Amino acid sequence: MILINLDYQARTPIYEQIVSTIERYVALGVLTPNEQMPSIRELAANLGINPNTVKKAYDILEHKKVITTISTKGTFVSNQTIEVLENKKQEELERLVNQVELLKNLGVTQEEILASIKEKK
Amino acid sequence: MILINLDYQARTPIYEQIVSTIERYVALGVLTPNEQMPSIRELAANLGINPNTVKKAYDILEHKKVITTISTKGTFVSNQTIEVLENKKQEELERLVNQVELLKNLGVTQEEILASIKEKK
DNA sequence: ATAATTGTACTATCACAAGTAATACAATAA
DNA sequence: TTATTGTATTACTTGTGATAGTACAATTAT
Repeated sequence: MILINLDYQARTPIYEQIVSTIERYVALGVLTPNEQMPSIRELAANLGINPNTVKKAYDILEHKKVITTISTKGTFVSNQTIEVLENKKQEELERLVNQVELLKNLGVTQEEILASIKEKK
Repeated sequence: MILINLDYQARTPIYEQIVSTIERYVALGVLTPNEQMPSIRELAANLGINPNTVKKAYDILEHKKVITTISTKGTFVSNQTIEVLENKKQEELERLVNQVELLKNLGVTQEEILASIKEKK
């Protein structure tokens, strides 16, 4: 069973938390290509949330080509997991660069930034 | 007059956008210690929003010791701007480290991470 | 003194998004 | 036949952000 930790206090809606968690699992290979996903109802019951919320997450994941849906059969992990990983990496790297930019605007030098990354290993 | 750009499409509420903008200005020294802030009503009118929204932002800023309020006199920039800057830096550095952690979990090496920071200068 | 400005406080209201609830349908598999 | 799948729709609840309006007391400027 897929392990998804939901944070109900967070600002990000839980359907987005589901999306990014599954996206990460697919990118990491925890979920393998063509593997069957839990059904909407099953995952919903498992998370203790409404099926509509899972449905919403699955719709987004399908649009992102992370999963593929075959009606009345089920939902499956895409077979383009390499692209998914690549997209995810780029997306997160961009966030990193933005954060670096923000820090520089605060007067933090590149040296300090690099240092804080290296020390926290 | 303080320049604050509001993004109404963003997920972050505008009172928070005001908070972080002013926090940044104080940290950067654009707003200097003990300087008088625009009044709640003035800033609200200037931004085309409701005074209550500005009030909410000011309340948070006061709680963070970024500004100080003297009733019937006005609102003033704190005289502890050094601490404000330091807090802000630490806060944002922590975010950076978290993002780095996330990237490593995606299989991005430290070398790739450092490279993407250095090239984007 | 008078008028304007300040922060403060409250209540009521609106708008929107997230999430829930409850069904129902058609297709497929066991 | 029965259970399970995704799909679809409608209605409702809830929380939060934001607005609107009003009022008060203290201070400052005229």
